[in-house]
Amino acid sequence: MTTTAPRRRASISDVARLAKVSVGTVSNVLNRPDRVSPTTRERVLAAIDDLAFVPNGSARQLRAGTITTAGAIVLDVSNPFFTDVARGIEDRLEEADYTLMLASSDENPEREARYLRLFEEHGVQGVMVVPATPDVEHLETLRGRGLRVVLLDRPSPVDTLSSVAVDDRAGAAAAARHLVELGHERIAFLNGPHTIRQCADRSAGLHDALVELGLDPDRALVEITIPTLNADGGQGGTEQVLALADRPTATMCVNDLTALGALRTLRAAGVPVPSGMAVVGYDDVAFAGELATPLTSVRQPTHQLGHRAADLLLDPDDAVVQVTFQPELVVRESTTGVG
Amino acid sequence: MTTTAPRRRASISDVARLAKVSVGTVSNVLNRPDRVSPTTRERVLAAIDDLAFVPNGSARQLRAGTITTAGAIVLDVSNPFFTDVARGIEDRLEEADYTLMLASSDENPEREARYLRLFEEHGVQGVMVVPATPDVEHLETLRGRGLRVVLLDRPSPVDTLSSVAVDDRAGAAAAARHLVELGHERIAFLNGPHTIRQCADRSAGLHDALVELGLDPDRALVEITIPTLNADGGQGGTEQVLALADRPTATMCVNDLTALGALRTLRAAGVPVPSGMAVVGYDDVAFAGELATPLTSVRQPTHQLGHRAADLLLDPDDAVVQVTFQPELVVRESTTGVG
DNA sequence: CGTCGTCGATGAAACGGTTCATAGCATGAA
DNA sequence: TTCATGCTATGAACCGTTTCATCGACGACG
Repeated sequence: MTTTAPRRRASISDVARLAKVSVGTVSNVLNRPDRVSPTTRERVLAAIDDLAFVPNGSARQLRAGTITTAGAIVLDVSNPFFTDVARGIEDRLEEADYTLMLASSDENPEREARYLRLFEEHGVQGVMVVPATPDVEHLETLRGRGLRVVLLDRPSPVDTLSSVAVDDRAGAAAAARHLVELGHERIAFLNGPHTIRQCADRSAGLHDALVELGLDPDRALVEITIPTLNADGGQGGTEQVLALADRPTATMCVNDLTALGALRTLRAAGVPVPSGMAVVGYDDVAFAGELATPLTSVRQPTHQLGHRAADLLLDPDDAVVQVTFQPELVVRESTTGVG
Repeated sequence: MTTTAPRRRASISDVARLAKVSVGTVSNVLNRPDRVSPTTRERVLAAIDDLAFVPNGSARQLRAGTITTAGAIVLDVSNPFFTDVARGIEDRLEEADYTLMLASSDENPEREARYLRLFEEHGVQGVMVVPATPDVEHLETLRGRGLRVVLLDRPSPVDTLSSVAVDDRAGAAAAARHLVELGHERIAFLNGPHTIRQCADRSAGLHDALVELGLDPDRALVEITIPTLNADGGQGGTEQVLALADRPTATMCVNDLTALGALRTLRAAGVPVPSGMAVVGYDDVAFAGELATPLTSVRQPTHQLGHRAADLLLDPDDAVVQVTFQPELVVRESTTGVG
C-alpha cells in the first residue's frame, strides 16, 4: 500500500506499455470488454491494478462528449426543505447511475451564475435550479446551448423550460383562509424579496385569498421583507411586527426556519402562541410538529419534487413539461391552541 | 435571444476564426488579458460574446492539469449538522474562489467509493470526507495518488491524513456526567453502528464516564443500535427502549434528529419528559432549543469544523494537521424539566 | 490451393483547450 | 543606418482519452 507516491498519475498509455498492448486495446478493455480476448483482457486488468490506474475523466469527457452528471442549485443547503428536495433528486439520479453536484446560491444571482458556468464548463447533462431571480432568460440561453434545464420549486414563466413546482399561491391562500376562519383580521407576513418567485407568489396568494374573503388587503395584510429566509430573518421580522402600532394577531412565515425564529422571538418577548400571536410556517419540515408550540405549516411534497425534477432531466425525449404539485395545510397548535 | 440553437458548442477556434486571430491569442485573452493589445482583445471579446462561447472545462483541465474544485462527502445531506458543516466549507472555499461538489454517502461505503472515484476522475483538488467505514486505507491510497484528503468530523487514525474533528468521547462523557449528576443510573443510548467512528467514540466516551463515576456500565448502559441516524431510527429505538423490562430513566441519542424521533415517540406513548424519561441529543441543531421540550444537546462548532477543513484542503504547504475541537453540553429542559 | 469472413489488435486522428518557442514589427539608441 | 529591445501574435506540440479505418492471422469453404 505504501508504494512511493507516483509523481504523475498513470495514464492509459502507461497501462498499455506495461501490458504490451496498444492504448486502443486498453480503452476497449475499459469500455467494451467483450471485444477483447480473455487473455489480453486479463493482462490489461492486471496492469491497471498494478499501476492503480484511474481514467482521467476530463480526457474521457473531452473526447466522448457525454457525462452522467447533473447539477442542482438551491437557495440554501442548510434549509431542510431544499435538502429534502436534493434527496429526492439524488435518489432518482442514482437509479440512472447519474451523480449530482449540489451547490447553493445563497439567493445571490451572481453565485447562481457562477455555479451555472461551472456546471456548463464541466459539461453536465443538465441542471436543476431554484432561480434566485424572477428572470430566467439566462436559463433559456443555457438551454439554447444544449443543456437540460429544469426549474425547481417554481413554475416556468416560459414554455421553453421544464419546471417542477408546488402551487405557492394555493398554499398561501389555504393558510390565509385558515387564519381568517379563526377570526384573524390583521395578518403579518414575513416574506423574502419578491425577486424570488416563491416569495412573490405566496404574497399574491395571500392577497387574493383575503380579497376573496371580503377583507381589504391593505388593512388586513402587513408584509415585512426580511433579508434572509432563515431563523435570523424570522427573529428580525418578528421584532418589527411586535413594534407595530396596530399589532397583527397572526404571523405567517415564508418558511419554517423563519417561523422557528419567530416562535423564539415571541417566546422571549412573552407573547403567548397562538393566543397572543398565531403563527403559520411553510414547508412542514421534520421538526415542525415537535416544536414547543407545534407549528401549523403548509406541507410540500419535497421528495417527489426532487424525484420528478430528476425524472424530467433524464427524460430521453427531452420534452418540456411543467409539473405543479398541490400543497396541503397541516393545522397544529400554533394557530389553534391546545387541543 | 431566440437564435437558432447551435448544434455544437462554439469552440475556441470558432472564436479565433471569427476574430481573425490565432487560437493562442484567444486563450491569452481569456487567461492573460494584459499580454494582448487592447484592440485585439476587444475584437476577440466581441467574437466570444457573439458566439456565446463558453470554454470547455474538460479541455482546459486536461491540458492545464489543475482545477479549483473540491469535493465533500457527508453521511447525509438532510441532516442539518452536515449541511451546517458544508456551509462552513463553502464559505471558506468561496474566499479562495473554489467551488464545492457536495455528495452524501448515506453511510454506505460503496456510495462513498463511487463518489470518491467520480471526484478523482474529475481531478478535484481534494476531498473532505466523513468516512462511512472505520478503515481509511482507501483514503490513504487516494492521498498517495496526489489528492488532498481531509477527514471530516473524525480524528485521523493515521498520521498521513489531515483531519478536523470534535472530541466525541468528551461530548458523550459530558452528557453522561450530566445525567448521572441528575440521579440517572440506567441510561439507554440510541446509537448507530460502531463501524461509524463517531458512533464508536461516543459509545466509548459514555462508557468511560460511567466507569469514572463509579457505575457499572454493563448495568447502567443499554446501547441500542439503530439502522438509520435520523428521526425514524430514533422512533424505532425508543420503541425498543420502552419495551425493556428494566426501563432506563434517560435516553441519550446519537444526534438531534434521532432525539426528535425519540421525543415524538415518547409523547405518543404518554411518557413525560424528563420526569418519565430524560432525553439528550447531540449536535445542538437550530431547532433543538425550540422543541416542545427543549432538548439538552451537545453542541459542536459546525461552521468552524467545515471552515477549518477547507482551510487545510487549501493549505499551500499541504501539511498534515489534525485538529480537534471541544464540544459543549447545552443543558435544557429535556433533562432538567421546567425551570 | 486461393479466397473470404471473422476476430483481435493496432495506430492515428480527433476532442478543445494551454503553453511555449519563435517570428514579425516598431521603436529608440548607438 | 544598424541593431538591440520590447511587444504582439502565431502555430505547433501536448494533455489522456475514444473511435474508427485498417491490418494480420486463421479457419472455413469452394
